[in-house]
Amino acid sequence: MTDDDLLKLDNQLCHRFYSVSNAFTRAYRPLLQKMDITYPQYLVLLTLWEHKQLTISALVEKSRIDPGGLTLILKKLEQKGYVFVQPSEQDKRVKQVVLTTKGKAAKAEAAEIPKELLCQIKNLDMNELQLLSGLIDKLYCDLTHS
Amino acid sequence: MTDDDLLKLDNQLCHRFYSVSNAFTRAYRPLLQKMDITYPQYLVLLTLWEHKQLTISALVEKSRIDPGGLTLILKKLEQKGYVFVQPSEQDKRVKQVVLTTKGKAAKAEAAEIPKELLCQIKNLDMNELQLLSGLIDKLYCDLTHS
DNA sequence: TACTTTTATTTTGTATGCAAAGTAAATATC
DNA sequence: GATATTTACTTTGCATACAAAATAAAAGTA
Repeated sequence: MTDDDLLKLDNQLCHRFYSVSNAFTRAYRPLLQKMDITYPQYLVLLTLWEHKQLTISALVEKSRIDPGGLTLILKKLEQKGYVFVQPSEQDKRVKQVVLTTKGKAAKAEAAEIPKELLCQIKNLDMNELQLLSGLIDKLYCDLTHS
Repeated sequence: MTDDDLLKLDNQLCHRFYSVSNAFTRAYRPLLQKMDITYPQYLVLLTLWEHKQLTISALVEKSRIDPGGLTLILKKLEQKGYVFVQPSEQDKRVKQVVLTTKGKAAKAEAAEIPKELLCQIKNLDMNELQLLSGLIDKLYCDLTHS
């Protein structure tokens, strides 16, 4: 591949991720509207539904949202009544993020969301989706040196 | 798969794209520093290096950056001397985005960037990268109904 | 124990991303 | 030919990303 080819947009894997990631955000928006949350806020709720209760740093690690952004997102989720945040007893630096009753109940409501989104993916079968996931995971490791 | 499984973070394709897309932005940052541009600004330059000159709407279509955001990005690139923007003669609504001498010259400097980034991707071989690209393209079509 | 260092989280400043409203110029319609 | 409509961009308001600096509390060290 020539230098010229290497710089073509169609050869940039990053651009594919850029396009699809943004497309996902747009695709989720209408599905999240009834819950009145944004896509990153949804990621936080997904993480909490799976782990019940987490420290902020654990939430950063699992959701892969950066710490600074997460602070704001948690404030929004707190305003909307989905979670509350409280300092730990033992270590006052650490804060626990906990689902409220509304936050827990929202899980049932959200169960339809992944299904509705999968309905939109008609070009890929289950095998391809799994293959895709595996490849992306390997790529993520490379990019984060983890 | 149960409703519970469907809501697990590890089963969200969107989250994989979210993680990797942001990781790409972070990975590119140090490589773009000497050119003093951000990652979206780099996408615009890539598009222009390939097509020499484009209208804003053509740039929106190819770069997949939204129109509102692109307006700002072009202002930045203009300030930095990489491009200039001029209304068309025939149709004053249409604006042409053109590379400056500095903008054209930057292409040679940027030729190393894709190589440096590919060096970081050790877990995937060329076949897997192509496979990955193809799968993502199919997904993009689904998500945008295009 | 006083001082230094580490750890957990927040704040700050800059740059998008997105939807929706706004503007201005070209086109279509009557 | 005046008005309605479409088209190409820009502006606005809100919500992240991200790096780097700032805070505050816990741990380590002399």
